[in-house]
Amino acid sequence: MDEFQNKKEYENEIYQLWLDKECFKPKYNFDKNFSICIPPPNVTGSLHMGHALNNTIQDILTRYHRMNGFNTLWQPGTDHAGIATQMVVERNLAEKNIYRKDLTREEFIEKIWEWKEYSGSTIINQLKRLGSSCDWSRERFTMDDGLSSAVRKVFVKLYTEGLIYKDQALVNWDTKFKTAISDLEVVPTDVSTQIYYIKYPSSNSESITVATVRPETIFGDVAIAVNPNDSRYNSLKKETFNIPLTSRSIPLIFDEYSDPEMGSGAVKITPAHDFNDFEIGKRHNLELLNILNEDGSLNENCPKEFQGLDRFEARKKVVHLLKERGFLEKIEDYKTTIPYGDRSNTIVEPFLTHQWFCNAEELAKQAIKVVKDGDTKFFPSNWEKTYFQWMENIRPWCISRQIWWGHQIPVWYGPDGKEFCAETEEEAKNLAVDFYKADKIILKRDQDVLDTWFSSALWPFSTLGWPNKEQILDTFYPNSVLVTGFDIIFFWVARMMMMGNKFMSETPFKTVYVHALVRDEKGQKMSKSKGNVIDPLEIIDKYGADTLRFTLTSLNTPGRDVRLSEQRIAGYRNFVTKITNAYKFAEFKGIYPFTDNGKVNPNHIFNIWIINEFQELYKKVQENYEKYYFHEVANQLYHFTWHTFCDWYIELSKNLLDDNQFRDETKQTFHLVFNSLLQLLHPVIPFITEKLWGKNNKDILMSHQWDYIDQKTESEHVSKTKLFIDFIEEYRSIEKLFEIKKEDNVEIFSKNQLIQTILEDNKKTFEFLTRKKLSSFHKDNSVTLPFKEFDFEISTSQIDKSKIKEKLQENKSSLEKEKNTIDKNLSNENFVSKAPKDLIDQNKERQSSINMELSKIDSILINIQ
RNA sequence: GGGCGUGUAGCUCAGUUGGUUAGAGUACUUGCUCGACACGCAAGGGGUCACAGGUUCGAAUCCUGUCACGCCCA
Repeated sequence: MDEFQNKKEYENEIYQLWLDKECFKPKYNFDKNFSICIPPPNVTGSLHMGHALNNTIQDILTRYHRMNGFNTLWQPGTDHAGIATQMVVERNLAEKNIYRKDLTREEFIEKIWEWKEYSGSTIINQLKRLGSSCDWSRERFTMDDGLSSAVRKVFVKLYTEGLIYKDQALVNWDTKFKTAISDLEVVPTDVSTQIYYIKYPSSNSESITVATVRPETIFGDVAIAVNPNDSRYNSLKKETFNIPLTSRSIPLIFDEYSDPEMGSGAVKITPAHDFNDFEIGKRHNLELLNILNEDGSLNENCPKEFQGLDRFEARKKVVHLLKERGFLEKIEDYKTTIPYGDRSNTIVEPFLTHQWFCNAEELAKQAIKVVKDGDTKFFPSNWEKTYFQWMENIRPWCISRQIWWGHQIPVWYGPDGKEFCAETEEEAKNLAVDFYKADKIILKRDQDVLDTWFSSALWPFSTLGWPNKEQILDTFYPNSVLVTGFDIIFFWVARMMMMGNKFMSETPFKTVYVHALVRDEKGQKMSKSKGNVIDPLEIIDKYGADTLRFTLTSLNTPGRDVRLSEQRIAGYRNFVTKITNAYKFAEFKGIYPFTDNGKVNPNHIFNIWIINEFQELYKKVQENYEKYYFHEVANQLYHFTWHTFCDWYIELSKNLLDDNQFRDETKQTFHLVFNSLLQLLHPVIPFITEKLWGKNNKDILMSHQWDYIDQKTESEHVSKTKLFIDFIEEYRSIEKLFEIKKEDNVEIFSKNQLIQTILEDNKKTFEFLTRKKLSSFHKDNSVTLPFKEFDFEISTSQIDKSKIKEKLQENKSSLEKEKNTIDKNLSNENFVSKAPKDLIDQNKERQSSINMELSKIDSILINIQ
């Protein structure tokens, strides 16, 4: 087993080397800065394929800029992830029969910190396995002291400006966690259910029928609404209606919201339990009648026999009694959308509570403007539309959560409920003392914590030391790029844009790079329940991090999901192997260890050619790195490495390396090109490139600046090599087609003087690559095959004449087809007058060469017959 | 209902301002242990660019419509 087999071992060694040499830290000695802040993963999370893609892209960007003269920071850290973490810890404690309700808040939070200490480094270590070149000395956590003080400062400032306020409103209520959750954490789910038609009797014994999917909410009804244009109900204007199973009566109101076409045209209005009804309630000044407790059971506003019953139990009982007492007209099957909590997976209730809100509409204004002005650009740019759509219709952001894990809201209440908002309790007390003009005031702190995204929104600057003014903040804010999945544009990007622009008066990032989801090979979302999850760590163990990174990079085309299959991964593992084999060849031939002086001035056309090919690759690759076309970068590197360098240059170099005249320049050229190639490959596959680099260089590749091979390459020499390669390829095709065996004694000659010279100049290489003899003159027994400009003369009698004829006919008809289009073009006045001159010239050139080829073929065809 | 996107070889996908005969990888077929590599080498077959119109000298590419699929928002 050689040293390249055990990827896990050498990848760990290389990573340790980078750490030891402090390669990840910014150097502060350049005038160009580049920065990225990591989308902080959940502190108790573990790496999935989405992370792998996200961080591979960030690492490519970071390493690319680091190797191209930028002072570079990739700022790492983790997120405390409020509900998610609290849930995990509660579940763990429950296994030990410890329950949150039995602990004090302080004790419970203590338990979470313990868990954080225990599991928080998991994902960080996994990011390291991937090769992430973050500056770990700067690792931050959203609950750190510094970041927490940033949160308090922001809260107080927004509160003071009136942009944060407390309000009674309907929120999405999670009855399992007994907290408000955001709109974005609600998953609307299509379900098949029943709709119940309930009769509400009026005082004059006429009744009105109302349809609902939530019959238990009748206890919260405060009106029945019909459309003002619905003539059926004119006569009932002054009536009141009795809610079945209760003694309460409610009025009929008229509101455009009721659709006369739907059912009976009448709807029940329950303002405390439905978002639409809440709005109607406001318009008509209706009472807000809450019928639920925090856990989803019915409260004291319901009839005695229902109080304390869970909402679903209550529903059954209501339906049963309605039926029994004749209020139920009918039940129909019904398809509707029901909101589920994404963490609790229980049905979310619209619930009336007091919550803290942030005036997102106001903050959005500037966040919209900077994108309109181009200060922040999205890549791909079509995500800007999505961003605008969300931002322009943004609603008040409910920022309070009724859980324990998170940043507790910095608001204290006086004995009379008066709010004192301050960064510390001491300041709050001072405010209270001033206000009450009394010495001893007992304040009670608000029990709620802030939405996790509130602290994440500050991430691009809080991690750089804000509110302290540190040099690093000046240097690296705004961030150059944010790399993120589209699924959190609303959750996160929008909020960072709001807060960054508000508090730094500068947009948080110049570019937002949005990448796609990683799916399985069938295009399905990976999920544990489907069992189609590909674990990045298993892949890294099996194939190496380089392989995983290269695969994700080449599959990551902008605006398209990544479909990952293990077969594809294996293909790229082969690529990594190919590179190491190329290195082994070089070592075997004494190219390594060997020191080039960074310059060669080769004379041989093969060496000149490979330098030229490399120069072209360099330009293309750099262009594509700049354009975020990483899939193109990967594919160009793949193609050059495998097909240009390994398939051709290595083969062409073999004889030169045995040739006294060219040995040294070939070694130098090989060495230079291979080293430079390692540099271009490094951002994508950092481990193997660093390892191979280390074989022969004293410095660290990841800190090395890219070298362009700045050398003139005569196009004449380059095209000679291309002709040589083409000739061999064409010969190999012919050989196969005519079933020339390898042991057949065949000699080859070209009537084309230029080509024959190139062949003779490289006789040994030619004979090595074709396993056939090069003849220096025309032989009488030879067969002539005038393909392209090659004019093959193959001396053998073994070729079947009819086969030659067939092949020539085939070539002829394809040439004629091409000739037709060209002739048509060139005789078209419009084409000649409108097409670019280059294209016309090309056409003319091609036309004459086709004509020549055709006449050659014709003359041979005549001779064969 | 509104928005975004996708449809190209058996499969997964490139094809960035329209321009010779539409390219990769993979799978498939055939032949190869020649001194880097069988995770390999060489040669090959395979496409009505979803469909219908239009613009243009010229369309996979631009425009309109149709169909199919996916995602987001309401």
